[in-house]
Amino acid sequence: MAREFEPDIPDIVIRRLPLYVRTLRALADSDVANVSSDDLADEIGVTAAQIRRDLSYFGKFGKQGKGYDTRSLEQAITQILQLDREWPVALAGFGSLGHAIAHYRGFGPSSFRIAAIFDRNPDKVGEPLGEIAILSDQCMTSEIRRLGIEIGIIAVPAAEAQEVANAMIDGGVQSILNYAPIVLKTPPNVRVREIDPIWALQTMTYYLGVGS
Amino acid sequence: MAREFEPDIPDIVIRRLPLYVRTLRALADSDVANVSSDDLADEIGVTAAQIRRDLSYFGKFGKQGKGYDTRSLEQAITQILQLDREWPVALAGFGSLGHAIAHYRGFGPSSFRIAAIFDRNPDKVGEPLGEIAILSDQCMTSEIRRLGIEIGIIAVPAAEAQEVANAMIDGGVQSILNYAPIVLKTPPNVRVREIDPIWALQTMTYYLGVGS
DNA sequence: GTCCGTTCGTGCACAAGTTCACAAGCGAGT
DNA sequence: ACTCGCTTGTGAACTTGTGCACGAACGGAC
Ligand SMILES: NC(=O)c1ccc[n+]([C@@H]2O[C@H](COP(=O)([O-])OP(=O)(O)OC[C@H]3O[C@@H](n4cnc5c(N)ncnc54)[C@H](O)[C@@H]3O)[C@@H](O)[C@H]2O)c1
Ligand SMILES: NC(=O)c1ccc[n+]([C@@H]2O[C@H](COP(=O)([O-])OP(=O)(O)OC[C@H]3O[C@@H](n4cnc5c(N)ncnc54)[C@H](O)[C@@H]3O)[C@@H](O)[C@H]2O)c1
Repeated sequence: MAREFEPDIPDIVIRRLPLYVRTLRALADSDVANVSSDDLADEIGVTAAQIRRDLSYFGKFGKQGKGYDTRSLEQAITQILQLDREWPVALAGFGSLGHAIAHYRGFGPSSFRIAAIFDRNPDKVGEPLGEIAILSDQCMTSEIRRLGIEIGIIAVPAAEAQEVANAMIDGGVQSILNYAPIVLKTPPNVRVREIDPIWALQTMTYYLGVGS
Repeated sequence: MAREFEPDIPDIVIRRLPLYVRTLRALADSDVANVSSDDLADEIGVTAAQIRRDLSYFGKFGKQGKGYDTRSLEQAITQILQLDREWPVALAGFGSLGHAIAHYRGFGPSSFRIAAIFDRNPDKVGEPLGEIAILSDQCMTSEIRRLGIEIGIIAVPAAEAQEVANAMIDGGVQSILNYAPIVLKTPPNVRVREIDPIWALQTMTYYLGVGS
């Protein structure tokens, strides 16, 4: 795979790529066949130079005087991000948040499928949901390993989150989406992204109330 | 207010502060009275130098040889971030996500209170929820202005999000927490933070599947 | 009172990330 | 075939952010 020969790509670039994919997809769906870095930059809210620099880490995708072919650039980035396949995901915690995640229909159209759900509460274990059933957290490591799952979502209380993360990592998980408001301690090969609305709000109050 | 004399603080520093507050609060609750930048750094997963540098933007909070007083540092940062008060928040969209947000009990203990909820669907308008009722999106701008709300949460479909953001901003909102998968166009004095689990997952697949 | 281990706050050097600016390439029009 | 307007890809300059390393300060031990 080509990716192995491009080892030094900054993480911050990788984080922007999904935004490019999303925007290009929207443009392509609106029958916009070509787009310049300038137009794309306007749409996304970054500079044109940044888009060109980001893409240059992976190759040459544009044509001078013309811009980029919307659909083929979208597909190129999709491939770079390995979004051209479906990833099975393990969900830990089937409380109110876990419930919402399991029913969220945004995963379907994207490249992710909830393939296993775990909860510690015996009342919830066994409950069927679509094609799968809720399993005991006891099985987490072995079931994740059996299914070859590499992505985990943590939706348990903060006090349990580290323990759950450890079990997932033991099973082979390398990417964790963490909804619990706690910093997980993980080995360097495991990547964690936080989803924390309170944190997000707390980063904005600083700026409030000064100007009118 | 002292803040007006510290104009050049990088946003990335502000984004870390809530993490410090959260961690200091947990330590104080465990009756840890003092903490060094080294210990705190371990807990949070950043370097000690970074913590000291971040804090130095705002003043001197530590004692040499001793470290920081856990509780008073927590309170100092809480004050810097203006989290020592309660902020009323407007929620737009009372679908499945909006429902989950409105019932999420994490806002209570923090500095935020859902003070108004808006939905376009006439069936939902009027429905009572705790102390408040769902209002029509027609009233959004005026009601937000009337209540002096400066923070908005967007939980409507992507196609409606920009329009809703505009209405909020017209009412005086300066901070938006956006759950819709779209880049909002806002004036420079308005700050937006994205909550998008799919995006977060898409930034991690790049790294998967190479090493075992 | 002095010593000594600890830890802060910060000047400075380095690293990372962004933007500028321009040569080169493309294609449409004549 | 040539010109011309447009846009890419990228070296180089610049900006921003991080980490090191050390003087200064604190407090406990003796
Ligand atoms: N509800 C929200 O909108 C929201 C938003 C952001 C973050 N969060 C965070 O997400 C977490 C969960 O929130 P919630 O509202 O769903 O709580 P909840 O109490 O409704 O659900 C937690 C679930 O996790 C299960 N659980 C506990 N320990 C477990 C373990 N070791 N293994 C497997 N399952 C286990 C429990 O049985 C329960 O079903 C919390 O940390 C919360 O702060 C929630
Ligand atoms: N459900 C999730 O877990 C989740 C997670 C992340 C992001 N999102 C995103 O959040 C958004 C909402 O998701 P959902 O599942 O709640 O959808 P939903 O269809 O259940 O709810 C949308 C609600 O918004 C209301 N609405 C529509 N236009 C409006 C307007 N102009 N003003 C006020 N209200 C309006 C609708 O009446 C409806 O009640 C979507 O953009 C989705 O992609 C959802």
